[in-house]
Parts: sequence; structure tokens; C-alpha cells
Amino acid sequence: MSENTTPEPELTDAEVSEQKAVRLAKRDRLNELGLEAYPVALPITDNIPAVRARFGDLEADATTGVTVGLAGRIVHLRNTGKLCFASLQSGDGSRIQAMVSLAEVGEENLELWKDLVDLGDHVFVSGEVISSRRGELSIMVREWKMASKAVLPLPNMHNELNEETRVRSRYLDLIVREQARANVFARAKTMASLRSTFTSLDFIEVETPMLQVMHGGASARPFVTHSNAFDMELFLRIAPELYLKRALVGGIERVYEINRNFRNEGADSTHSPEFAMLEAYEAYGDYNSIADLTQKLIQDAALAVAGSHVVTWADGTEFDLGGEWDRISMYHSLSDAAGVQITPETSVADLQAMANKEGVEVHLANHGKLVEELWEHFVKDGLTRPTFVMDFPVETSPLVKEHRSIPGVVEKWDLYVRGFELATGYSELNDPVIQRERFVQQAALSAKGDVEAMHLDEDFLKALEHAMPPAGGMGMGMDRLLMAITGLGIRETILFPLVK
RNA sequence: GGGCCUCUAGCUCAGUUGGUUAGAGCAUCGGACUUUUAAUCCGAGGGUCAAGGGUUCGAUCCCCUUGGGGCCUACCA
Repeated sequence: MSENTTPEPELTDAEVSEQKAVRLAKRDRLNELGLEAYPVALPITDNIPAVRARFGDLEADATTGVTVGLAGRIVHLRNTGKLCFASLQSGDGSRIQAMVSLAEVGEENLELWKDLVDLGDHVFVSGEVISSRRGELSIMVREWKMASKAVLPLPNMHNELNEETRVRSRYLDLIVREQARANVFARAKTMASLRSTFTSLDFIEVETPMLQVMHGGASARPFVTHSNAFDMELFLRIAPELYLKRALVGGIERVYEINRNFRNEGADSTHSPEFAMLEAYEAYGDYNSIADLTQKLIQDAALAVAGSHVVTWADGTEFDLGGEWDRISMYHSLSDAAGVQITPETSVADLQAMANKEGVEVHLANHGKLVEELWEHFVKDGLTRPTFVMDFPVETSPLVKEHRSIPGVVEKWDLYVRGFELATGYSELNDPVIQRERFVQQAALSAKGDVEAMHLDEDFLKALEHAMPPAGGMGMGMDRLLMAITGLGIRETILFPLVK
């Protein structure tokens, strides 16, 4: 530390809460007595879930003759005169009771336990595995050591933390709320399941740049940063798409990436500025084959997390992700719901009139944006089952191949689950000449003030000019996938969401 | 971005139509207790009522500004 650094202001008693001061004093006392407050190693022989699994069905008031040494965080303390009880919790939420009795540990050790051990501490105990008179699986402690002293108190275990504290201090949330731990495991299981499904189908996982010279692959506002080494503006990626397509050109024919995207846009219950995204591309596939793949990925993940295609959401509703999912046409479903025939030939004026009548506002309206907004207005909320909405207008989809038989439409689907867009899939555009035209059209939108329009990416076009195989491609929000399987809000699916 | 609501003890929350000393449960401190399960019983301490400014004899309460959070709304996954 340098001489002219402003010294840390010393905390006076008034600035440390009473509870923290008391615990700091206990920490000091442990060290003074030569009982380390933060020992480097402990003679651990077992863990709580393993002991529970082995002795969980012990009768009340039984002994085993088996001695174990294990550690856990104290989540309840019941000190009586000569026999103290503590509930130790392990990382998976399982608990075991420790009993500290005068007869077993002696007067001095019992007093030290009562004086120095607080709720929230990690402690090590060793002793015989027994069952209390009430039948609680317990360790009759012969020896105990502090494993790590908590100098701040645990929040009380009997009220839920408010949402702000949960998100800001997720570690506390994880300690006191079973569901918070379950969410972490659900996410990990989902990720493992996706990778396992991909591996079984010979897909290769790659990592592509997050810092990009030119952002592309989606319509969104980027975060901008600066490289000192190159003295240039760089963008945090909004999508990996254009790099994964370069991989396709290079012959990596079944490729996927699971990683973070960054979009400088609104944050709410279904949007976070950084979010995990899966993108997958399959050479010689199309939007139908990639829809099959998407359905399988999600159904496998549901099976891994919930043990069934029927998942139960946080609010108790059951939702069936099983079976073959509906595939409906955007134009047909819109026409049916609106009671008017709407086709790729319907004029902007007619669509605009309908939007005005319905009170649907469309920014920088063109045929495609109007159709999509009207579709959301008329059809979206009526979808109760997982549904692929197929065949989008060409204007809003600059990276998609034109439909094989319907003019004015592209081979794109959006997958709707639980009222939100969970994934999107394409028959990928691989004609470099048409791709260049689409970029030029986007550039024109950009010039008109559409901040989300894509930019012309010469380097990507050059890759396409070397011929990308025909391919189906798909993108899916990982946080949303968790939301679809668990029914949680996005801030619950992300372990540490961005907070100000 | 716009609108509405909110911030009180370590945690979760009451409350004050503006008036002496701001409350509860858990937690903490002292005492009792060898089978507790949010242990129980007796006693005690703990607050810049988000921050700053204003109105007032007097503000935690009313007004303004700033900050944090939530809900609705618009845009994006």
C-alpha cells in the first residue's frame, strides 16, 4: 500500500452493528485461545447427505457405534443448560443435528460452545451418529471446532427475504431458501442436458468472439466499448450467428455455442441486459429439421430437470412440453384471428388501417413489421401450447432464405411457450448476392434512424462467397428455457442478475 | 423513456390524521434449564425512520431534489 493512500477510516463502535461487534470479539477470542476461527484444514470423514442416506431411518433414541467427523453451517441453535442442540446445513440444503452435552465434551468445551458459536457459523463436529429421543438424526459431539466464524448474522429463517435482498445478496438467498438452491441445480441440469443431446447428435460446441469489431446476427442496440491496444471502438456481441456461419463455411457442419449475449435495451421480467443464448446450425438441414432438434432439446431438458415432459411451474401450474408441437402459419393464423385474409401481398396501407383500428402502434412501419405486430396483437396471447409460428415476412428477417413455395415469405419460425418467444429458427440464407442486398436494405433502415438495423458486414459476406452449405439454424434464450421449464422470472433463473 | 407505489432495528414488517421516550416477531446481550425442533421462562440493549433541502413553534410523517427497489406501460430475446 502506498504512503499517500487515504487510510481506511477506522470503524468506531457506533459504525459497527452490535451483532457484528459481538461476533468480531468472538473471532478474536477464538484466536487468543489458540482455537482457530478460520482453520486451514479439518479432519472431515463424512458429509451430511451421506450420513443421512446411511442412517436416515434410525429408530428414536438409537445409537450406532459409528463415529463421523463432518462440517456444516449452523442454521438453528437451541442452547439449554447442559445439553445444546444445533442444526447443521450442508450445501445441498440437507441438515443434521449436533448435540453437545456436558457428559461428552466436559464443562470447558460446553461453555466455549455456548460462548463462541453463533447462528451462521460453519462448525466441524465429530462424534457418534445417534438418534435423539424425538427421533432426530444427530451427532453426539465428542469434539468440535470452529470451521469458519460468521461475523455477520444470518437473516432470520422464518420470513422470506424481500426481492431486493435476494438478488443483491444471492448467497444469503441460497442459504435460507431451498428454492433458490433448486434453481441453481435446475439450470446446471438443463445445460448438461443440452450438451448431452447435442453430443448424441454429433454437434460440436465452439466459442466465438464476444468482443466484435462489427456487431451483427440480430436486430438490437449493442453495448459499445473501447480497446486501448487497437485504439478502436468494439462492440459486445448481440449474437454469435455470423461467426457460427463462418464455422459452417469452414466445414464444421453441426455446430453450436452456449454463451452470453449483450443487448443495450430494456430490462424487465423477461429481459436482462446480458443473457445466455444457445445457437445451433446444422448443414444440409432446414427450418423443419431444426424445429425437430429444438423440440428434442427442450423435451430432453424438461426430462432432466423435472423427470417428465410435464413440468410444474413455481406457481403450481402443470405445463405439458411433451408430444409433437403445433406448427402454424403466421399469415394463416393472423387471417383466421382477424377475420380478414392477410397475405404477403396485402398492402401497407391496408395493414396500417387495420393497425390504427386496433390501436396497434408500429414504429417505422413496413409490411413485415405491421404483420408481426398485428400477429402479436391478434394471435400471440391465444397460444396455450408450445407452438412453432412459421413463415415470416421477408423485411424483418434479413438472414433467412426465401420460402421454397410461398413468395414474399421466408422460412423462419418463432417458438412460443408460456406466452413468450423461446426460440427462433431459420432455413439460413446462404446466397451471398441476396445476403448483400438484404444488408443494403438494412443500411437504408439504419439511415432512416432504425438503431437496431443491421450493418453491412463485408468480412461475413466474403465468407458466404466461399459458399456456406445449406443449413437450418436456431437460437434459444437459456434464461427463457429455464423460465419455460420452471415457471420462474428471469431474475430467479440468473444466479447473479445485474443490479445497480 | 412515461406513469403509479415504496425505502422504519441484523432480518421480516407494523406505526405515527405533524406533538414528550418510534413498536412487534426472530436475532443480540445477561440469567435459568441434559432431549430441543422457529425450544421455553425472566430481564436488558439495539434506530441519522434512504440522503439532502424546504414549510412549521415542532417533521420519520407534508412539499421539493437526488438515490435504491417494485408494479404497470413502450422497445428488444
